[in-house]
Amino acid sequence: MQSNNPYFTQPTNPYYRRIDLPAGDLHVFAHDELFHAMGNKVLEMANNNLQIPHIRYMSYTPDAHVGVGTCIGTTAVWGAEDGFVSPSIVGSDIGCGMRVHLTNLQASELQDVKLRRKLVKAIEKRIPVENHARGYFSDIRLEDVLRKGLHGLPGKYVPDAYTPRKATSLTHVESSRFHFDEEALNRIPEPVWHRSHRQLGTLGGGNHFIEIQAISLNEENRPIAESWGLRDGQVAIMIHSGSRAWGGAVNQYSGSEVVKTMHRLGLGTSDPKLVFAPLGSEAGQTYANLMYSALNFAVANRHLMAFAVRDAFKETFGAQAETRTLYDLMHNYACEEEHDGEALFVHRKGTTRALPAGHADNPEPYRETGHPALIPGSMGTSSYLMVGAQDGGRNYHSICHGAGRVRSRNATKQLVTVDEFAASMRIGREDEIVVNHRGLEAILDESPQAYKDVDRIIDSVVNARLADVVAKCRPLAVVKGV
DNA sequence: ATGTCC
Repeated sequence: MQSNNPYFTQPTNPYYRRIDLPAGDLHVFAHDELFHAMGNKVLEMANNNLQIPHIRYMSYTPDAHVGVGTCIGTTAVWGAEDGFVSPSIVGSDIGCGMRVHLTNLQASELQDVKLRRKLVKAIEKRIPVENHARGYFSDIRLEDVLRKGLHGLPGKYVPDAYTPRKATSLTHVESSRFHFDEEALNRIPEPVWHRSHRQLGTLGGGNHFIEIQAISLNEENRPIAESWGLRDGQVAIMIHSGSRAWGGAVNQYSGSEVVKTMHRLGLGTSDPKLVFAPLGSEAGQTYANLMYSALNFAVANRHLMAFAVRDAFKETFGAQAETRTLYDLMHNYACEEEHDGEALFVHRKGTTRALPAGHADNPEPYRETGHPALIPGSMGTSSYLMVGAQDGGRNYHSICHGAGRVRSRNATKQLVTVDEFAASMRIGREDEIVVNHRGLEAILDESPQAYKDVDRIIDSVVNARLADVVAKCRPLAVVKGV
């Protein structure tokens, strides 16, 4: 196949290529066809990102697509000593990520469409999805959440046997707590504190969702699945959300200082939307500190929503309904990690860390198998539970974060009809994927036609030997915001 | 993504 990009070379492996861009090397983990579908703009963006000083590594996952300043699907690595931090690479929704809970229900128990509707209503009663709506967790101190993450929540929101055993990992639910210089919190003005406090326990819009799913195991990895507590036909809960208004304010109130620092140091690229500062500079430190507060917010917020969904399950299916935590991990963040004994500063923008079996950074309950890597599909299509492969170290243990958009929100609204969307959700059939919105036009820009085929993305991740499929999760019902 | 133009 002929390519129109000037850096095209025939790869020896159809699932990986190294591209020798003027500013440095870009590593692409995607099947040829997916790579060619990305277009040249993603290469221009990579070339800009590679101009940030001291960058050691940059790659794209197969779901990579154009974002602001940096593509979604980017892994970018610096040394911790002479590194840079880039708000543009972390992205606008700091701490955005996934959470999965396992229930003791089987999908056959949700066969009645009326029961799925009842469950969706019970979730909506506890998690407002409208824009500007306030959450139901006013007894929580925002400052505690920002400073301590999950550890800042009152004990009643962390029920016994709700989270896995104690473990040490930044992204593990139980120990999720990002330490930072709390002085930086004073940068955020009072109205944002007020708004963010009200937003605790709210979902947000765009691609955020709460989905009820049915699990099917990949036979090859059945032992891993079973050790994680997965069963065929088991009902799971998947939550996708981020740091809401707080993360946006972090970007807003630390961004101008980052830009000033760039100017002072004479740094920049042809893209004014690509901003960065030395990790050791005052602006870099301020941004990093505030970014960590947003990570704390995002993890605690997903936890609170999971707590609310747990209540909804108990109301719908009785007190014996269980919803234990499988895992929670982010796909928009930057933090220090050790790779091959060296301290590095790793950015992931729309990429998911997937550690393999035996890796020391796995939380203890997942040390032997590798931790679950949670990959959402598009609405109406399956999501995946993955586990990192040993070869994943080639990409700093980063894999995709989902299907990846294939057309813009506006283009989707032009192209896709409500009827086509309804058909893909099987609306009106006994096996319909129940959606909380009665009028699908409100979320038409999130229809599956807006996204790449997640199965092909997963195929690339598996064949690039970054991760393996442990289970596939078929949607039964979905709650979307606006 | 975002109180998406208080």
